[in-house]
Amino acid sequence: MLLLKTTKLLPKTSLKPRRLHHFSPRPPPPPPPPDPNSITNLILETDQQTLSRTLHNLTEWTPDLVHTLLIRLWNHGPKALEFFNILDCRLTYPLSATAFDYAIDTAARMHDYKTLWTLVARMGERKLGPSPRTFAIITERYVSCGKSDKAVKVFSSMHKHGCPQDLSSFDSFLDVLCNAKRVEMAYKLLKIFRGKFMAALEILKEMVERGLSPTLITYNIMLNGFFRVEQLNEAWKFFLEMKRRKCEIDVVTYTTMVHGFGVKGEVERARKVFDEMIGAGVLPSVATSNALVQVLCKKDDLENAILMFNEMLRKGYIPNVTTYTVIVRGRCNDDNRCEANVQTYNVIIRYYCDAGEIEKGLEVFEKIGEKKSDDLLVAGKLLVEMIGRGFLPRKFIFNHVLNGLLLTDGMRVIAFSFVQGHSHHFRLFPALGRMVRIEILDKAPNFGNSWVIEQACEPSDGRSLVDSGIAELVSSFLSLYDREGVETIGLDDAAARLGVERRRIYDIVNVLESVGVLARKAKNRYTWKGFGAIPSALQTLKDEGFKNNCSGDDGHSSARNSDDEEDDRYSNATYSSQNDKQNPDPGQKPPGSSKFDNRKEKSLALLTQNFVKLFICMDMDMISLDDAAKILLKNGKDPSMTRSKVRRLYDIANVLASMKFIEKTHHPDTRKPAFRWLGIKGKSEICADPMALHVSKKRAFGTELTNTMIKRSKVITKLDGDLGQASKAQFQPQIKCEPMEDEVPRSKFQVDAKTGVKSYQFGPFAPVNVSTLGVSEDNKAKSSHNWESLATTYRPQYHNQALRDLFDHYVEAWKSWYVEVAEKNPVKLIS
DNA sequence: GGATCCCGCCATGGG
DNA sequence: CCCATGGCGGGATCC
Repeated sequence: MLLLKTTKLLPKTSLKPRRLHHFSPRPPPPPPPPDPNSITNLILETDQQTLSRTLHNLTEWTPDLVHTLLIRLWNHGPKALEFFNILDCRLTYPLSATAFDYAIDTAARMHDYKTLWTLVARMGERKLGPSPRTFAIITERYVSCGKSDKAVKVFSSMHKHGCPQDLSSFDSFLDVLCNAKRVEMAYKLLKIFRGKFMAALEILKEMVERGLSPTLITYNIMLNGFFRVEQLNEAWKFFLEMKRRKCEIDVVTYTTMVHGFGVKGEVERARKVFDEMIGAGVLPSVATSNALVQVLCKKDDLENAILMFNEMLRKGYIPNVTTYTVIVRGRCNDDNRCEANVQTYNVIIRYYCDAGEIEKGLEVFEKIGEKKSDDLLVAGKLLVEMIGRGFLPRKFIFNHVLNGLLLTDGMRVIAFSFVQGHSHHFRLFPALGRMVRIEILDKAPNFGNSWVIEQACEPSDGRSLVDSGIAELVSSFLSLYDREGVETIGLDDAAARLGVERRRIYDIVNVLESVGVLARKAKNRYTWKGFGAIPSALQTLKDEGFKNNCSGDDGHSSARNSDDEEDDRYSNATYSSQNDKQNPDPGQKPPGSSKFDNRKEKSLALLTQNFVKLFICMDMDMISLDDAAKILLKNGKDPSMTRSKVRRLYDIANVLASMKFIEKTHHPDTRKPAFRWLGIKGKSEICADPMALHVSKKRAFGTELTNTMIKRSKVITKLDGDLGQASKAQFQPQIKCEPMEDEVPRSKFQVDAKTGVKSYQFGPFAPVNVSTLGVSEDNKAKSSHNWESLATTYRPQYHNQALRDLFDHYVEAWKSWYVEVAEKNPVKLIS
């Protein structure tokens, strides 16, 4: 089963299945090679149960190996915890304190605090801690998600967990507090923070009084704190005090000063400190350069900032995310009304992503007003990576970006293959004609029932992925609107979404309306009543039919024999009068109906109702459209009239058929095509149970049957053409419709929006060591292929040489970063 | 050749 | 008058 699944997910050429095969728990169990890479992949691709068993067969666990694996699973929080738990619970291997720290951090990043504290407790049971380091991690995580209060509490209660509050733990905590990244909301948070900082100062004082002597680190953090609370003079005094006390002032101190004064506009003092630093023979760090660049940007001196940046590069400093952020920020004076080249934003977005803050990157993306397709490409790639790493974005972002992708020529194929490659996150609805409906299966609180529906047709050349027809359209239409939250339907909207002309929509809504699914509200507006409204609508039709039959009848108690009158039996006065124009019938025409006489009616709707009545009022089980037309036209003598009616009936029948009201068969005797009434039995049962409705409704209309399956294969075939290797098998597992709540721990898909604790954090430049731990070559080449080409394709047009260089640099960084990610997490895209 | 139904012109009438 | 609506049939396409 494992093999089967994997095979489906991966293109034929992949080596994965073979490797997994190697690991499969069959007798005799082969000795597992201690290759972190393979194990990582194994963990990522194996379901929990199987994994548990498989890991049992691996014996040679070392702390190093475990740590390596945990680091590699850094961006796969749920999997990392799963892995950790298996090791912790099922194996006798004793996990290290560091491993626990990793796990705790992972839980924290997923905001799964319950797990977090469980882990802390377990750590205590095993006499492994928690250590100050553990608490540094926890407090930082709390702070970084805005729960500073909680962080302070946690820090204060350290000793209760058996962890002494020593100076270095205080340093860590202080650092955490000072680094709460809320620059944008600085002012608002300033007061709160000032209180915290002061509280921290108090704690420090106490600690000093208790005989602990602060180190330079503490001083630096404090200094930073003064700047954070905008007490520049205090900072300056503090700095002087440090010098007076003969502190070995280091690069961090200087940088803090340069930065602190610089960003507050005190460029002169910043420069002074910088000069002093050079004079003292202290070598500037990247951070120092960043500070300077930022200061220059602040002065609207972008050119110099860029020069400074280049200077940095020349001197061998490696820019980090801050550098880019600073430069990019420098290009916009106003964060909200930023007119920077959108591509510039890509830099910052990219870097957020590298730092593990993909969600944040996408947020930045959101801020950009107009998005062109190029930018969507970037966003789409982010999205792909993000989900590939196991984090689902919030609904809004997801819909926004994926919709955009599907509407963008170049990205459609990528978006599709992506969705296919991550079928466990989505459900692709079959038989949607030009439409593809994609539902996010997971229902974690943050993204709710996300779903996406978009056009899959090619707007440019007009060629759609699928033959469109009324039946397809209806499927699409129903998919589009048969869901929670749909109240009204705009005709233009429907037409646009379905990619068809307005005229087609009228046909659909008219039929749907006559069976109660829709109700016309105003011009251009229909109200979605839902399938639940069908039974009563049909009942009404039935009553109506019988009533007319019995009371209005001139004596024919049996409907069957009066072919030439059926029409009126099953229609209202309006319809009669219309027909009267064609088939004058003095006996039936009420004179008072003249106000309708010349009015066109929704004959399609009426025809639908009458057609339905044929089934529900009479015991007509099966009827050919020809016959139906004749019946409904009374004495269908006029052949041209009949022809026209038959045409309409085809339209209607198609709609009803795609709703499973009727199905097309052949008459048992004549072998002529005919339609059989399927009725609403199944549907009304479903509707009887309101709970079942939710789940089953979609099943009823989305997952059955053959007719649509055939059509669906057309989609796939077309996609195959586009995607090259898209496998039909990949579509299969998605047909099942399973509610996910119970299977998926909510934390599993929580978005990780925060950076790592400093000690773990690695940006694009850092993890070279990680990336060199090999992976199969073809895998690497394969998965990076797409991205490299994209990176080169979407090179922005910078007019400024410096920026161009910057971008080139960025592209390089990105490439190497991508290769690394690809190794850790082979993307199952089709290239 | 008959079944099917896509397509869109254009009449109509509501607003 | 505008334009939303939808009747209607030519004729392409499928079988």
